[in-house]
This record gives sequence, structure tokens and C-alpha cells, in this order.
Amino acid sequence: MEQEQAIGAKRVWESVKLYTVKCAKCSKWRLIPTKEKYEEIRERIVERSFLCDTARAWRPSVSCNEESDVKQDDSFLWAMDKPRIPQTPPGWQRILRIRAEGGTKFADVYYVTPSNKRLRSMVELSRYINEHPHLCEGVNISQFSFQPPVPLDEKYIAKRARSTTHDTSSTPAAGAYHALQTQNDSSGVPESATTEAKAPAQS
DNA sequence: GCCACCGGTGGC
DNA sequence: GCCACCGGTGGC
Repeated sequence: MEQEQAIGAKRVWESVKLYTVKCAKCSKWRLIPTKEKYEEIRERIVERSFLCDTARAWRPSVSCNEESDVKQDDSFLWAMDKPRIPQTPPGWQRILRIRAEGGTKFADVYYVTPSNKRLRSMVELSRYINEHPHLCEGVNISQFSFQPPVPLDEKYIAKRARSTTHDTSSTPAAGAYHALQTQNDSSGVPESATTEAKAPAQS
């Protein structure tokens, strides 16, 4: 199941199932209870490292001695967010849609406005802000980023012609700040259809 | 007819 | 060569 967010009359579907951040000390994954909390952590992860102690705010008993909350295995599709993505302004939604496996792009980011409009790019966004000043008080474009996360499984995307820097194969998560997981379930990307779907020949 | 999704491409 | 942007369209 995907997370459903009712916005006005419309329903918006988010591909992300779970939000996870790695402790900078013990390298264990900690689940983040809400998208809002995750966005808050993500925005400042460079300045403020995430630690198991941080998770005590919502889970008083947690510490580096506890096992990782999640195993990094194939039951989820893992993707790593870029740091410094600003928190989404109140009344807006930042939505991530994972694309089907084997395509040319991994995911699309879009924003849903307070008036329930779906914006696909900075161009559309700044036009919207100009045309709806009353809905955009105290909002400016620096609070938005369309930067999508990167899949940890690079083969999820169709192979690019001769990628030169291909050394990330060892441990992509090693230097990672944080990750999000999306489930390979039937409502999103069908498991069976994606696992061994191979393009006959690549140019 | 609408809209979510994907691919093509222009501009950097 | 990369990727932000958006046009086209298939599936509902």
C-alpha cells in the first residue's frame, strides 16, 4: 500500500513507504515516524548529524545498543535522498513517485499546492507563486527542490551509455546520510514484472 | 476526457 | 553528457 494523503477532494499517492536515517555513530538504521520529521532531519543532516539519541525524542528507550530497525535487503527498493532539501512549506505536499524499473529515470518529484494543483518544475512553481500571491504568503522558491533521490540499486535504471564513474558498486550506503524505502508491492511496482524484465538488447 | 507516467530534447 | 522541463499518450 502506498501512503494516501487527502488534500481537499483529491487523493495524492506517495511512493515512499518508510523513512529511515542512519546513525552517524553506530551506522544502524532508525525509522523516522513521520514524513514531516524526516524532512526536518533531512534539511539539516549536514549540520546536525543524526544519532540514535536523536530518535529518543519519539522513542525514549532507543540507543546505539539496539539492533537496526530495518534490514537493508531486497524486500524494499532503497533510495538515498540528497541532503539540504528544504522542508515543505505548510499547506503544500512534496510528493515522490518512483518510476517503473528499467526506464531512463528513477523518480519524479512534484509539489501539490494549497489549492490542490500539481506542479512539475521550478518554472511551473514560480509561475504559480506569481499568479497566486494570496495562497503563497511567506513562501518563496528557495523552499522547494525537485531533486529526486538516487536508487541504491543502480541497475534499477536502464543502463546508461558508458558510465565512467561506476565504482559505487561496493557499498553505496557507506557514506550515506539517510535513505528512504519504497515497497515493491502490487499497487506500485509489481514485483514479478520487474525482477527479471530485461531489455532484449541495448545500443 | 483527464491525468499520471514516461521519454525526448534543448540548454547548460 | 546531463538533467530540467514539458509534450504526448495510454489507461482509467
